[in-house]
Amino acid sequence: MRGNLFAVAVDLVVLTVRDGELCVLLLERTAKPFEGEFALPGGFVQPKEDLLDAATRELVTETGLVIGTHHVEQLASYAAPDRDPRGRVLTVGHLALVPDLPEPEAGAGADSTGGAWHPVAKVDQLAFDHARILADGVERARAKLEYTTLAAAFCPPDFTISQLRRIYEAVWGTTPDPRNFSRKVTSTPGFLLPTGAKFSSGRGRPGQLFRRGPATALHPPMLRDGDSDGDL
Amino acid sequence: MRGNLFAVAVDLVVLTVRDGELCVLLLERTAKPFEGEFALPGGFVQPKEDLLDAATRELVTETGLVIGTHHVEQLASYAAPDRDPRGRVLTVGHLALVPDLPEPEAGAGADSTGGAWHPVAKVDQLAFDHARILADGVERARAKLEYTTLAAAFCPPDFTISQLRRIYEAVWGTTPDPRNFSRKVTSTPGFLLPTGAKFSSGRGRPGQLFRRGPATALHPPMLRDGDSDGDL
DNA sequence: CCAATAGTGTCTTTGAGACATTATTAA
DNA sequence: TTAATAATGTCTCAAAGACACTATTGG
Repeated sequence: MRGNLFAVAVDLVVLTVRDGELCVLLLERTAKPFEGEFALPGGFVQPKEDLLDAATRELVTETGLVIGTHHVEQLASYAAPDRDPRGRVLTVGHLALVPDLPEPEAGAGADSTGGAWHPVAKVDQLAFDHARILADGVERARAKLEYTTLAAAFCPPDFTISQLRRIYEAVWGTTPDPRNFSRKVTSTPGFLLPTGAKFSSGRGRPGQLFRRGPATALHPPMLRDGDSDGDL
Repeated sequence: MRGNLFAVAVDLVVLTVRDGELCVLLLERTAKPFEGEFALPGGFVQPKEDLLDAATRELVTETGLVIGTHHVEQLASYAAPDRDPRGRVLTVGHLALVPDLPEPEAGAGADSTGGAWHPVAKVDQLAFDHARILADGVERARAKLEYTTLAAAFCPPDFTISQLRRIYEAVWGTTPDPRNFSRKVTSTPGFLLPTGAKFSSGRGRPGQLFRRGPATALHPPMLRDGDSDGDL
């Protein structure tokens, strides 16, 4: 084995949709490097710990969010030699998609506050290279809504088609036609399971409630309008 | 900084198409862990070296392949605590797509032979968790041919539509209809640039030569037949 | 009755999928 | 002339995109 060793961290891009906006969970740093700036939740991987385990552990520790049943996937690794002033740190970025949870309040970690939701559109600067990681995570989420059923990961267990459509609106920033959208999602076998129940969100006709089905892929995909070209 | 440090390696899934088969570049290990087994090319990241740089350097060192102008992208990181018997090693898998190059012969690394092309379908066992990394790389390549113009990365600078179609056949294991295929690729603006020249591969009518255009995305995508469902 | 939201049907257009013949070259 | 490969056009069908009205509920 060679002598060039790295500290290995995990960082999480935790996304949700709140009040029609795509939001990311950020901590405010209270310790030395980048003190006072916002950062993604994350931390160092422990001996004998795998990456996903580290990611879920850090999330609970720093924000109280139990990711348990929610969607978490690996995003990419970042290891520019100067990305952390304290030394050589490789971080494995992760992407988590969660429903609209209560404001996180739980026990702060050693070097940051407890965390809060921030609209992605208003995030300007982040500690380390976290802005890049966030951008990659958001782009991954946008792309995956096209060809997977992952939008349901942003929804509570039971949800209406309108709620699901508002996820797409928030994540993509576009507004799919309600009729075409409804046709698409209901005609994908295994995407939505009817529960029989209905849900009234205040006034107006109540919508029918669905639950996530076993399908994971959308065939053919639901394409965004201005789908970018630069993602080889 | 904590005391739990990792060695960080890069490994490469280098794919090409030879004689109509999707092939991967493998080394035979000559040193202790997994001696005599096949492995992906790769090695440890040096101090002050970024991941992509390490990947390209290792490839040249171990196999003589200059990846320079070819396509390389990060795949995923693998860090199961017991994945390397020598200690805690995180490896960042990379995917490289190259044209049908001459058999690699160059200077072998310290702990393996110079490397050779192996049909992916015939690979059964690999050192470490490299079988998993290979599987992920192959799946990524298959998926990307659907919605990008990346198939051209397997072709020489000038190529015919038939050559391009044979890439799809080899990677997907299916045979797209020549007319529909031709219609699709020629009607995607910026995918293929006519060179005016023609190319005769032995007997038969020569085909028209094209060069890669600036387009990177296929809209809408060209879907495989039995597109899998399990890739959330 | 009014305001708010859910839910639905049809037409047009685009592109995928299936299919057979002609063109060009080397042997 | 034959064998090999390249190239092309049309029909059918599936699904996307555009578009307006009716249904149900709470206030």
